[in-house]
Amino acid sequence: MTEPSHRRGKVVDDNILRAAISVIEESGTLLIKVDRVAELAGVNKTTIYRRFPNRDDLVLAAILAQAETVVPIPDAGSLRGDLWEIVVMVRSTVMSSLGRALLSASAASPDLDQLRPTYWQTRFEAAAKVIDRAVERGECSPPADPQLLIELMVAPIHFRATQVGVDISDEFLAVQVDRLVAALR
Amino acid sequence: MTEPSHRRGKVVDDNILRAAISVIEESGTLLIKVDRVAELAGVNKTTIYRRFPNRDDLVLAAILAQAETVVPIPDAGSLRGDLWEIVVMVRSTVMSSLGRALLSASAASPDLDQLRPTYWQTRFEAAAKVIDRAVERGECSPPADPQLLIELMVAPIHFRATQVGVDISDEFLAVQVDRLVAALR
DNA sequence: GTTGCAATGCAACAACAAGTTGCGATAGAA
DNA sequence: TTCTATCGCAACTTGTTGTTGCATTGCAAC
Repeated sequence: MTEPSHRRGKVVDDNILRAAISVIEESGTLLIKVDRVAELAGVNKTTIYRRFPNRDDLVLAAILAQAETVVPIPDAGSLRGDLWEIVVMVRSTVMSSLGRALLSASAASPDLDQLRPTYWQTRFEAAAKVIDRAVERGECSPPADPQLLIELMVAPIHFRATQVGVDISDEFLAVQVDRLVAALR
Repeated sequence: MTEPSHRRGKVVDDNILRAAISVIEESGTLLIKVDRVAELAGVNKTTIYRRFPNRDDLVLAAILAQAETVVPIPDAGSLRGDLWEIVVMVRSTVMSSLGRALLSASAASPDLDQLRPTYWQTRFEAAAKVIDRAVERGECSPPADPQLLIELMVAPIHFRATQVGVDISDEFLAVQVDRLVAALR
């Protein structure tokens, strides 16, 4: 039999949050089983409930901790190159188990529902800078609403992944990039 | 006290399915409570489980029965008019409680997940006829993939409603229509 | 009208997961 | 070594899905 760990403090925190992410990934939903998280974290269920009032708060904290990773702003040198990197990132996110759980769930809690808008807002702001730089380089004229253009480029990718249920080809991604580039003339 | 109904046959079926839809609407999720359906249908929980092996099958049957309503194909006389009607229909669906439950839930069962692709496929086919008619009228030249154009028009509406969390203005709808019309030249 | 059967109601039950509680055990610092 | 906050643990409550056995009742055939 394995010994109970009885570890404490920050290590336990990190283990719990990482375990929660793992469970979301392996189950593909935000409605995870707390017992499973406790098992993966090597921690008793009570310890989790001493830190988080309920499951939704645990999930929220886990996702927020995970989202601390800085949103990368591509810099491939050209507008097309930057947009391509964005579009590929969106595809891999939307196809991933964690991404699908976060982005296609109608969450039970308002806090979790709030997560989606802020998630995209952050990324739209980052992606819009790619357009700003293209303008500075003289590749195109400044658009009225850069973030809207990004939104219109990303929407078909998300839609196809979550609704139409067709896998997303490179050609489909290229179409979205082309449409944005065309809109900038 | 109210008397137990003891009604039978098709009436009971209809009551159960309509009650299920009501509960989905009032709860905004596909994870409805069977007891609540029984209450609304004026039927014992056992009666429901005698017809449907489990909750997911009940939800599936309720949605399929509801979806029997024919998908209307607009005929406003002009391409723009038809597209506008489509786009308004999509908005009202995506904003409705039933629509949100169906289209933004990561369902528990594969059958319910299958529902989304067929839902959209049906509507894409219907909407594509609007483009066909426009071609016949000589309003535009025949596109390579009409359904793809519809998909690209609808995607931003769905995306904004379910992800960005911003309410969808008439102007936003008009932009989507304009983009499709522009793509047909 | 009477009879018989299938459909329904009903209450109790099992299984499972969220969340709680009281107490005993232990790590880590004083 | 001692003290205390943290952790493990087992047992519990609550809510929901799904099941079961039996009593009731609607309805059709006779």
